[in-house]
Amino acid sequence: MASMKDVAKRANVGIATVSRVINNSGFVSKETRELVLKVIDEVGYVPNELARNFQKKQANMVGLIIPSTIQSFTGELTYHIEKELYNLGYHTLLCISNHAGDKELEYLEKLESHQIAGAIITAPFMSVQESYAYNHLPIVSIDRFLNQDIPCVHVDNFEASCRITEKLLSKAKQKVAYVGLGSFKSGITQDRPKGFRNTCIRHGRPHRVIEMHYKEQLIPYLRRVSAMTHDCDGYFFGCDYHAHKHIAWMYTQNQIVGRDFYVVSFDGLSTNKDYPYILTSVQQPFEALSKAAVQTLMKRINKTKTKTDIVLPYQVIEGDTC
Amino acid sequence: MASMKDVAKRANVGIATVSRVINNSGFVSKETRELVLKVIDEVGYVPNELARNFQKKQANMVGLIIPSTIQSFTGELTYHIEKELYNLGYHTLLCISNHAGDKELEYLEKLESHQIAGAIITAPFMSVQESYAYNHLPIVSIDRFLNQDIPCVHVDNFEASCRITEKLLSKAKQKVAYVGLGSFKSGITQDRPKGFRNTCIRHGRPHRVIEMHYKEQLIPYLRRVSAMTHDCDGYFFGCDYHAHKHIAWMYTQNQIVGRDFYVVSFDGLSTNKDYPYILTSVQQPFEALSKAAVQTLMKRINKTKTKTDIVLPYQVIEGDTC
DNA sequence: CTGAAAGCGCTTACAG
DNA sequence: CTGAAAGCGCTTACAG
Repeated sequence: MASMKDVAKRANVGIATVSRVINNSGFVSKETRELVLKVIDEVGYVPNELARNFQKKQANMVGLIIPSTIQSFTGELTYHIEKELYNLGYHTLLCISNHAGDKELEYLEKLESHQIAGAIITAPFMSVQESYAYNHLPIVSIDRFLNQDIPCVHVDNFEASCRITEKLLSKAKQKVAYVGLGSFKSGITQDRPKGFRNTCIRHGRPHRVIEMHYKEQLIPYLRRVSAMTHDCDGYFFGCDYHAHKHIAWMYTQNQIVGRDFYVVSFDGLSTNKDYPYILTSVQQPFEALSKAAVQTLMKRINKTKTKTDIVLPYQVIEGDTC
Repeated sequence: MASMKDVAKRANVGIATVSRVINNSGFVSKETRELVLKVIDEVGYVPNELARNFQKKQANMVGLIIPSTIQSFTGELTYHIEKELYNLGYHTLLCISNHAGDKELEYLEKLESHQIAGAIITAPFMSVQESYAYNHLPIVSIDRFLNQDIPCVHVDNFEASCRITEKLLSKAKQKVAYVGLGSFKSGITQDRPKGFRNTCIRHGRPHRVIEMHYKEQLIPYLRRVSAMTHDCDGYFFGCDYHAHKHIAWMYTQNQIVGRDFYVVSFDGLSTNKDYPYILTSVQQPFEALSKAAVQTLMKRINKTKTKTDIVLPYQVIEGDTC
């Protein structure tokens, strides 16, 4: 591996000059620049990024802490976040927390000792006070408030939930049910059942909320849901995937969605296009969320003030299922 | 941030001694060790990993190059690979190539300038001769031969394909069809249609192979497949996801899988458990593939010889669909 | 068992 | 416009 010193020697210049050429910083005469570039090319010199990062006391890397890569929601975010970061010259350190708050903290500690620039943490489990200890590292959260100092990027789940519940109520004639994960007490996601309840109550409509633990097996759970909701003809699923599974099951019972019962849902996953119907769903702006998270993080890295609550607009997909 | 120098000064020892304590290397008297540990605790010293990596000329990081995070196959691998690497003290640098060979090479170059320890590349697109230029960085591939020097971890797709095709032929009475992605000319994945053809010919059974481009829209494609296969009652799908989508569509046509037609498939995704039937499928050993890839990479990093063709056993899920 | 010193490959004042 | 020098925070021979 050729180093700067080799280049400098071969070009008969100082290493500072080579550095200036590489970084396009300071003054270098045209001839010197060309000479240095020629030598760089000749010896196949590539700057040692590790040394650069060390010298700058900051790695051009950002940690991405996510609960899982198998789940669709985080998969979509991961895709866009990595892309945005790459375009800004940052590499993405993947940290899979497996839904464990202590693992999230462990990762943050390690990342910090690596002098990385910052971290984006999606759907975190970390408790507020613990996370607080680590806020010297610039952090941005997606879909959950961690504390006053950590910006959170999200859509207004409560409002979106109200809107889509209105839609459901306008079609369903009987009781309606909200079906979703229920363990994230302080997560923004919990605004979904809240908005649902709120809207049903406002309309004086009978309703129920059925919650599931994220470790529960999906199919037995959905069967239980079916058994519990014979008096319902409207469903609000907390995530698209569950909605699809329910619709598929109902089909085997000769219950056709959009005709015999209605379904609305949340997320707008890109896999929704692979179904024979269009799911009526709140569309999470995955790309916009990712961009906002990355941009906010960059501001924090550059010590620029940012808003701490970043709310993005969403769309409602008007589909066939409600 | 306290540094080693701070600790050394406060403990009245040399920085080499602090280093020895931290690394448990060389001789340190019990008292000195305890004193240093006490001071480390007092000042909250955390070693600067970036500096360590720089000094060692190797970052404790491994690049993971994958085509996408939205697709299930890579999602499962990513999960296990990250976990294995973490357990061995390595961080995972996520590189999403978006199915582009030049992007893969671009990533490899950057990773190398970061002095990372090695890279795992799943389902690569890179062409052989180009990749060759980068084999100074230890690389392991999953599911594709890149060149003679790069170990490839995979299951015997040809054999598995033959076996599952046998299964299909034992049930189907009419023509059978293979349906899958068709653009990876030199990929191991292409052994699936090969095994299918081979087995059908051996049995003298009418058959056809229908291939799709990975950028093609799934649903229109599957509709086309349906239209083209009215004379078929057996399907071998190159991946589970497509199988499920086809089965769902057929259901709407009152064609019941396992009764009116038969389906076998490849991958054994963990989401398969979320369907009302059990898909008859070749089970990719995701965890074993990941472990083998990581272990092989570690050997390469430590300059140990390894086999270059690493074949893992698979299972066949005996399901309801065939 | 311990410490002073060199060096990893860069960048950045500083002096010219 | 250019180069010699210091220093980023470590590890590792080396001498004691």
